[in-house]
Amino acid sequence: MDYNFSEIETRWQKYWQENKTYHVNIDKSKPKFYVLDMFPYPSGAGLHVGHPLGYIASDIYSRFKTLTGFNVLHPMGYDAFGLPAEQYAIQTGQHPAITTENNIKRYREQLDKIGFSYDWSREFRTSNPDYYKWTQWAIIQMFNHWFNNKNQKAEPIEALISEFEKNGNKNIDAAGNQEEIFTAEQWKGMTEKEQQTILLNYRLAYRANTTVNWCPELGTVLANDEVKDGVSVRGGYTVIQKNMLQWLLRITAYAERLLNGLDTLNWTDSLKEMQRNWIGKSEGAKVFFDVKDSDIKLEVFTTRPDTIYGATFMVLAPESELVTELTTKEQKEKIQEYIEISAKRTERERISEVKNVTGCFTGSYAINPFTNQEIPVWIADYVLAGYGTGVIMAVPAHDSRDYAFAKHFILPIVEVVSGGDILKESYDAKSGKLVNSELINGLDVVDAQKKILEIINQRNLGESKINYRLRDAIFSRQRYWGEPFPFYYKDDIPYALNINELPLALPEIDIYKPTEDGDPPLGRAENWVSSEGYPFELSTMPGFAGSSAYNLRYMDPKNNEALVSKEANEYWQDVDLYVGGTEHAVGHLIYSRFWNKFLFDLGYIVKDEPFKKLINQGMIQGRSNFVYRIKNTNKFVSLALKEKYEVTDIHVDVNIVHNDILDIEAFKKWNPDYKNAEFELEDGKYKCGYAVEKMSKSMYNVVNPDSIIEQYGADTLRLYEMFLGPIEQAKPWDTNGIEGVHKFLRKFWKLYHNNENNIEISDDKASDEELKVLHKTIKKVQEDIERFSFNTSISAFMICVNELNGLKCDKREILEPLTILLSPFAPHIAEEIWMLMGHNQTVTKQTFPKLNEKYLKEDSILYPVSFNGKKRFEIKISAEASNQEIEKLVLENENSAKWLEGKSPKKIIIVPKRMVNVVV
RNA sequence: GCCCGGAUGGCGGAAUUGGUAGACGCGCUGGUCUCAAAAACCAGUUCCUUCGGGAGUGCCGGUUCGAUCCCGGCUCCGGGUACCA
Repeated sequence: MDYNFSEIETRWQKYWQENKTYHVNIDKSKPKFYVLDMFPYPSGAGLHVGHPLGYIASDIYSRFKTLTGFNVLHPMGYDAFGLPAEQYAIQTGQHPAITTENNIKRYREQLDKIGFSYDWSREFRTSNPDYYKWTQWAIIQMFNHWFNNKNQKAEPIEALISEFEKNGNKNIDAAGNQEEIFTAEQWKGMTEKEQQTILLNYRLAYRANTTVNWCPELGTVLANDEVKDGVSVRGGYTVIQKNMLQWLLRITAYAERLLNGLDTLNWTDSLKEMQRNWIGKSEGAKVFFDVKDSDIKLEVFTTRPDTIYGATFMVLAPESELVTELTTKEQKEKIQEYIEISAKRTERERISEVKNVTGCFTGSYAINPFTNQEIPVWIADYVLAGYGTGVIMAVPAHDSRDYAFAKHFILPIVEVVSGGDILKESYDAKSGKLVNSELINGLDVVDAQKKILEIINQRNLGESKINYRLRDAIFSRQRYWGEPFPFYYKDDIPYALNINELPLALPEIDIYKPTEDGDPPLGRAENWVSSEGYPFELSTMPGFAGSSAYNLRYMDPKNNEALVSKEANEYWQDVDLYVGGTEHAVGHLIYSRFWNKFLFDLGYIVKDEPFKKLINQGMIQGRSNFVYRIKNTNKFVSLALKEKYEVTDIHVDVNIVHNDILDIEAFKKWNPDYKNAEFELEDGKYKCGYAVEKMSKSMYNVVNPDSIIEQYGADTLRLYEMFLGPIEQAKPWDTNGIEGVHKFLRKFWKLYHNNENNIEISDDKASDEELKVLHKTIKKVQEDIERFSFNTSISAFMICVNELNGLKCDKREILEPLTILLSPFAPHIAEEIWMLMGHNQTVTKQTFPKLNEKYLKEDSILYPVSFNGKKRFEIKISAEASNQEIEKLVLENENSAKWLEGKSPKKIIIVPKRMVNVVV
């Protein structure tokens, strides 16, 4: 073999490791550049070809940045806590730590074979106490801080307490759920428990009641994807929505800063838009509605106070606390029934099933403060307790959901904004003139909103208010395999551990299930109490806990005194390039922004936005292959012949199919059932069908990078993954086509070698033509790397090698820069050739070739000539020609006469150096 | 349902700012070399065609001298939807 990739790759991977080629340290003589991949959850299935897609892209970029003079931080680690390992533990009794460790080993072996430039000395995993100590530390900090709305910043809870002692809470404007005002005297007169209860309303980590998916039969809380169609995926038991006291993070305090920060980020507009929508800022009003024959006031939030004259009924969320009080004797049974039904529906079902209108009348009436009419109060599960106030004023004429509800239950619909046809559908648009609205008739929507808000304020009916869709993050999970909370309970009030007591290590338990009383698994731990004997929290933290500040830890991963030292943080600052999947668009990327902003407020870090630039790699889908078995036989027919028979489609392992042709011998060995199978072929081959599906074991379409590397080498895998298409686009994995990039690498190798496979380089001066090929490639490759268009840079390399081959180029002046140019993409072959060319220093630390535009100059341009926008012929014109000259040459050209058909051109459009269009 | 993407030859894709649609690669067809095969190399390859040309970037319509690109209306597919990671 000419190009012995396996020998080359093993040698250089060993060299890089032994020489610590990719270790980085703070080096103030160079500018820093931080490239981060979203670290993987090490699943039992191992790494498949989808994982490395983003890693290869970021690796190319890191290597490119190193070659252009940056000190590049490029680390990797593992997001090691999670549900799958725990589920496996429940089934097998195997400790999640052991399965996780095994999975990580496998991941590491697979990653190492791809030749990444990670600084592995910085590796950590979130499940290691040395790391989660800092996750616990951060939570204690959140517990010990509150958010001051006045300066939009987190501040110590001690300062708040001393303010309470001086002036009570009347001067405090805090994010939180404390509404009652108290004086300093009242505060001082409170018991410890009363004070602590109030403080929880301010703390950034606090406890509150939230609904969870509770499965009584399994005695546990279930994740959303463990629930399908109202029953548990495991076992198919009924799941209900149940209230439970949970830890939350007051992320809503940061809503405004999370929103404004987006403007400073170099992320795609679509991703920022998703975050904006997730935060969901809406300006409107809160308005109180009296209830007839009752002291209850219903507080609603509305973005359309201008439509208040059209509010013909009220709707409460079924779980609202006011429901019991508002329900009349006559309606009690029906309401009870409705609440039970809606408790079985998940939130998602409630929002998405718009066609299925349900609800129930409470029997009570509210008073519309503007029309003074009695309007019925209903409950319906399209209103969510967690959004706004959990109560809405329904304006059926101008809200489509209210409209459907009113039509279904035959409630009055009153038009208050003209412009639509409310007999047919609701008119939701925010334009038109107000009608049927005494005080604001004739105004347009914007003015009407202003005016009505003034009146609402004057009459003390409410006030203008900004509402966010963003909710506080529920931060506890009734699970084992996560970070323990550093909190203990005294008289049911949570207290934080001292920092010097961290980490609070996850205790051992015998079975990974909830206890018989329905407590989380940690309820099984022995002596799960503080040093003073107070019980610890039994929940653990969720998946996003460990990934919210890991970007900081890589800067200083071994530090036992701090999450990150000041020195390291000041040097590395923030992530310059973050690469990961779009599935994290609103989860992880919001939480980590919040977390970093919080640490910034406390002065621990210098940047309040963690990720400057973000690239989302698209998902790699599987490409499944099928064979067709004639029913009730063991005979398989090729694709084109399957219509002749009644056949069953059977998934076949894609690893024994090449270009859709089945390897029959391998197929017989693959499954003993097919050992004696018969085949009906077309053209002597068995052709398989295919489909693009999710990459999964059950569809036999999982392709591991290892098998590709064994067959073609890591450099081929790297190039091929990049060659598949734009990094951001989802695409199916199809090994067909890998030959192309492999062939390219062999041609590249041959360019430097003679027929005896010995390196042969000439020191002669390169020709202009050769230099042009080189510099054209430098230009294209550099531009493409900078805009993350790796697929097109690879085709540029292919064109370059083909052209140099055509020129029989063997000049050092060309081939040395070309080696450096290719090294970010295919580092192993580049190192090997660099060494063979007589260097004893690694190619990874060289300087990226510099473009010289002078070699690219063109004397003449081949202009396409169009008539009425349709290209008819091409004409070669000097690059210096003026527009008049071009026009003249085009019209004089023999081909033009035919298209002019004797007419004179109406207009001639000339785009210099690009094209000519003649309008006839 | 709602939010965000995507759709271009037989296949993956290219066209960077509204300016030659199909670069590059796979596959396929034909050829050279060979006893033969593999490899390598060369040529062709969007579709239709009366060989003049015509049509063509998911569908329908619009703006423009000119639209894969901009605008309006759809269809289908993917991601997210707050306890998968």
